[in-house]
Amino acid sequence: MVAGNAAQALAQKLRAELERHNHQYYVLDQPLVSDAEYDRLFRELQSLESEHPELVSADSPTQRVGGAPLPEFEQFKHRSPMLSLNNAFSAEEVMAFDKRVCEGLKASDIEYLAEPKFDGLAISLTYTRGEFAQGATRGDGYSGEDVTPNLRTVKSIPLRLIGTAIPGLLEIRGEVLMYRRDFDRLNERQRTNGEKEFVNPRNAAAGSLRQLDSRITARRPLRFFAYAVGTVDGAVVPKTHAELEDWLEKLGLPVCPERRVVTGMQGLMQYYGALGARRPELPYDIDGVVYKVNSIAAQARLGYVARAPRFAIAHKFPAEEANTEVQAIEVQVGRTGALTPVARLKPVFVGGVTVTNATLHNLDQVRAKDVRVGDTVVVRRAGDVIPEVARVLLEQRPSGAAEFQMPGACPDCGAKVERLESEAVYRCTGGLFCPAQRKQALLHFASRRAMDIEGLGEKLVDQLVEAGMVHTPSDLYRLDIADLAGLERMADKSASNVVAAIEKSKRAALARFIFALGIYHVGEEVAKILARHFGSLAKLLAADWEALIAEKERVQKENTRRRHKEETLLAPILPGVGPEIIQSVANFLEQPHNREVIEQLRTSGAVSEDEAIPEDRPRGMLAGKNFVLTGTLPNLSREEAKALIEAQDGKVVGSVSGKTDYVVAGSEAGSKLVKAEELGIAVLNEIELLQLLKGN
DNA sequence: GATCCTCGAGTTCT
DNA sequence: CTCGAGGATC
Repeated sequence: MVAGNAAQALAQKLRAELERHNHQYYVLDQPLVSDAEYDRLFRELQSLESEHPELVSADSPTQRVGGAPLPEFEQFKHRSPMLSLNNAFSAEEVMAFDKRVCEGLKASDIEYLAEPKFDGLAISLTYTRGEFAQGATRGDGYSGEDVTPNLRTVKSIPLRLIGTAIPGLLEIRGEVLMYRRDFDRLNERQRTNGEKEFVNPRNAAAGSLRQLDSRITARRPLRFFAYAVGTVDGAVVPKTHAELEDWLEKLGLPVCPERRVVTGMQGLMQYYGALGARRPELPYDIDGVVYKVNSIAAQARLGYVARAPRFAIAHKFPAEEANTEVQAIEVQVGRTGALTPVARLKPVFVGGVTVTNATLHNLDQVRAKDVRVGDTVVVRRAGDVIPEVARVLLEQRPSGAAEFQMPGACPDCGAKVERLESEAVYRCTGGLFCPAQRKQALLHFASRRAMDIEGLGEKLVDQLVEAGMVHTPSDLYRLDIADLAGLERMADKSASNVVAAIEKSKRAALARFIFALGIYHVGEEVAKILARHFGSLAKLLAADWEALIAEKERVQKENTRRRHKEETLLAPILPGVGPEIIQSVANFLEQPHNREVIEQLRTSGAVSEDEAIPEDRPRGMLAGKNFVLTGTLPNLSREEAKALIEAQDGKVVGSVSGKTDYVVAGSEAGSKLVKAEELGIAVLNEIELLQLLKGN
């Protein structure tokens, strides 16, 4: 056994040496010693530490193996927000960005730092007096999850900064990612161990970083690149972003070697082209390049718009495309009988996932793109998620490939297929005799926003309809445990759960019930308007629709007249519900079959008979305000946020327009945030929304 | 009649 | 999320 003092000195020496090799290997990519030699040093330190447990320190390389699992992650509030970047998808958008920068700085030929936009996870690392103290995910930009134990296992993250002039507090921003070759090896290992493979390096990195057991993370080959600084205390900050990154490198942090200082629009485009061409040779995935105004002082002058800096932009590469074969074009039947052609594709890996289906929307679309069975097509997964067939490679079309024909009869029930003059879609006329429509109608009836019957999913509905046990929604309320227990994957436990869920759905609010009926043109919103207007199912069933249309028109005309004279307007009747919708509701209720189903549902107690009509309660403070939600909020679900806003009489709508008052943005917000910024609409995060709801 | 705004419906994959 | 169509407004 080595004596105390000598042991300490030796441990320190070994640690310094191991960290130096880590740095050489993971940061500089220039190993000085063989793997075997590294292992020997590592084991020597390990045995020394086990003999002298008092020598173990948090920054020892042996501590990178991970510790016991956490119950859950703690929230980590960022000292300064981790903003996202605006995206540019074309040279024009980059040009517009460069122009704005030039105007903002009253200068031309701006110097930029250009670097790859990694396809990984943004994180923040805090070093206090040079020692790695805390690491967190980006989250919504304001607070993320504290994943310190996991990040401690990432070998390219130094546990201690090197060099002189180490700041007292340094918060670094960067990206955790996985090299493609490491990803391949990891998947190979997963395969041999019979474990689930990851779809792409990004998902593998994300999954690894969010492990509650850091010992698992330690076995995952994660890497890190630093590219920005959040907060610094006690050090002189460089004058340019390029120097800042050089400085980070000197502190021992891995910084991307592809970074370059370029000048003006021409420099940006040159870099974009050059890096795009080298994309396949890079060891990691990138989805574009990032341009930042190089001068830090100029960055500060340009400042921020809403959630994104004005001095930087991400220039995305075009959506990844891949070629594959159309094996079949099938036709799906929707709830309303709409026939949707879907291309069944030979599985192809594009944009990070395997695509096997792509909707072709309707016959016009199929004809416009001229997609035929046997064709080789280009599949694209654009900025969003849903794959599409971009175009057909006509030169590869096999001879004799026939043009797609919409079937004359429904593939599910054989009823005639029709197309209304005014519509693009073809529909099955089988109505509820068509099993496909019946299944969809039942699923809609049970769906969360309608009657909210948990456990009544596709599998179960399929079986119930095929077995002839359920024809209409009213049949659901006659099911008992014994009926269900005979079905596949339905033991007593699940059966009683479903029966309980059906029971629980009873006495639903009128609006939900109306929506659940699945009347054409009557969605959630219209159902609410109808429920509010009639107040009870009895009154809805007794409505005189012709009189209603006449009355509605009268009020509308009267209001046009009054508007000209600037007199006070009459309350409009059923605003947002016009003749088409009224006609559709009237048609539905006219059918004896539908009335019968409604009567049965009523008898089963599915719908609340006398709804408490909300009296003229004081209007909430958000009355008249329009909200749009986008992205994922850290704590609230979309539904919760919507409910909170509506409780104050605010309105949540789907798309951003000039009438929108607030856009509430979470992480991974999409085009709606971009549009909000274009229109100069106030953007809130979750915290700001909650404050607004509290009345600030 | 034109234009803007909303709502409804359909869709993919993990 | 996107498209298409209905409804409101000028």
